[in-house]
Amino acid sequence: MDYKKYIAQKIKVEGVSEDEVYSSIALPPNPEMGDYALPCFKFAKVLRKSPAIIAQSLAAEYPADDVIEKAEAVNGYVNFTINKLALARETIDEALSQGEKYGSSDIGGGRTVCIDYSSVNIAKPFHIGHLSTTAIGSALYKIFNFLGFKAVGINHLGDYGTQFGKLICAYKHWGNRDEVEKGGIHAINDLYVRFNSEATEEMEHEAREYFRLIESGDKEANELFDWFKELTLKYVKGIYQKLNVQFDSYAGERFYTDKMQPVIDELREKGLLKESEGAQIVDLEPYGMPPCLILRSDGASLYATRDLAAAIYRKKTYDFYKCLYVVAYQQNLHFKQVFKVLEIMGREWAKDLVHVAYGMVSLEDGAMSTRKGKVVWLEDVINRCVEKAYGIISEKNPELENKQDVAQKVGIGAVIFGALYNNKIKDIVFSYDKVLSFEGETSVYVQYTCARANSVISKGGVPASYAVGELLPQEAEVVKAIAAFPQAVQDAAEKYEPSIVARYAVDLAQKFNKFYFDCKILTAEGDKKNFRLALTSAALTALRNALTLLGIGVPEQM
RNA sequence: GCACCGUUAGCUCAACUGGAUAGAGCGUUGGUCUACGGAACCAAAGGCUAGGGAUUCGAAUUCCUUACGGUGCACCA
Repeated sequence: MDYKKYIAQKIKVEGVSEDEVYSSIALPPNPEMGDYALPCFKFAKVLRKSPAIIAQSLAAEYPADDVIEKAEAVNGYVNFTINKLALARETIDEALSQGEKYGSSDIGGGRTVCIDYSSVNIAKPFHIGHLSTTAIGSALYKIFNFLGFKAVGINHLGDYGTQFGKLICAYKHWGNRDEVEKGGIHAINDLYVRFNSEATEEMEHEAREYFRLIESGDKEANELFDWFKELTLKYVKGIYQKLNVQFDSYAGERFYTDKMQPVIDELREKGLLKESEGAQIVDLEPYGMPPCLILRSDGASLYATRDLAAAIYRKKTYDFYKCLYVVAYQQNLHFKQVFKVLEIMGREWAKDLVHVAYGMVSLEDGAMSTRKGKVVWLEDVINRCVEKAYGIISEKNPELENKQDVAQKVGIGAVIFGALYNNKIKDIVFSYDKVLSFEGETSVYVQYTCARANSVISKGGVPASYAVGELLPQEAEVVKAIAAFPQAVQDAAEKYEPSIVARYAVDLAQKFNKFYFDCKILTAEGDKKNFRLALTSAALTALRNALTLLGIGVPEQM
């Protein structure tokens, strides 16, 4: 229930709208003061009275009931205390009855949200630089579906460009089928890296020719390309499975090859296309941006051309409500330009395109560089995390069944969580020490909390009924945190910020652990036992749902 | 040079979008082991929110400015 709204409806201030009251309501700095607070300072001018006096009269006039049990004036604020007993009952009942749907909603109303994420390049293995887009996009995918939207996950494959001519050239000179079959994507990548360091002028020329052959439908060139693509997809799908990531479409750049001409024609018809230095551009000077390149001077299309075609195609195919591009902030200008071009083409839905930008990943000794071999492969990170988790499990819980399975959930969870815990715009300096740290604000902490809760419940069961008595502060904090879950999910969607859910999970886990430490559950007296079991189960539900939205598994035991 | 982004405790980060005493984790120091799982809990120390202006009842949050760091700016994607 929306307590702010409930309060706002009952507050009448002359010359101030209910909405204004609603948006003024804040949270007190500590729970002893109350659960919501209305600062009265801005009303002082309208009412020509001091904030303290206004707060006093608002508090005195406020009709307390069984939802808000107290309103009191302190220092120009009106502090409201909600009835925790009612909140506890409502929250726990909701969490227990909705189970894995707790926190979901139908605010999406079935509207479609396209999410372009991960978008791997053919022939390039997954390194930690690809993790952010994958983890953030995947979490948004799950979050939007959870809120009643229809999410469409799109892997906009990087499968177009002269680099594939280079790749084929390198293969023809140095590669052979067995080696590539055996070495998979890393073998392909090695060929590409070798080309970049060893290719002669002559080979560069050959590479351009091979790319042209791919384009013109040459059989051999396309067979090779398709083979590389197949190997790449097989490889990345293995990683996606580990990371619990799904896509509805793998339509990459090449898919738009035959969809660009209509866009170019339209630009020309609308008089937006201009020649400049031999190239065809859309002038964005009036909007304070450099021009958007549409065709090179040799007539070839560019990145932006394909993105224009892709956006139009997606609108036509999915009729999206929003279309998100989960791409690093280096592309800020590119997307600003593409969105602007669509806008001046008269596509009013250009406003529904959103660049969900995130920060860069670098290594402790500087930027990653595939060529110099300064890369951290994602598989290695996953393996090391899983190994470490396995080691700890073997030490702490040697009797545990499915140790390998649990180690996967814990280790991979740590990798994903590391990419999701902070504001997405922040740059990340990758370090093994950090991902391998399983203490404090981590997914492992949350998973451990779940395992504990689960253990209590397997011993005490979930009570069929329970009575709510006077609450201790530790219990009340857990109740409030559980109740905050649906809003946290909505905030995360609104801001395209999965870290809100990640932080929520840690916050609830901290509160639960404090409750767990201070309050006996199984040996509690009288009504308390059933209540605490129910509370534990509700907290577990919220924790589990939060981790699931992030794509992180929740082991029963660990 | 221009544009955008960032700067909060020793380190990594929060702060409900302008509210009360700026909070966590890691690290440090000291506690909690007859436990429903110690991958936990408690406490202490640690801050002029990069510097300077402005706006107002009130600023980490808005505006201007300086410094430092990052990114982008024409035929790569």
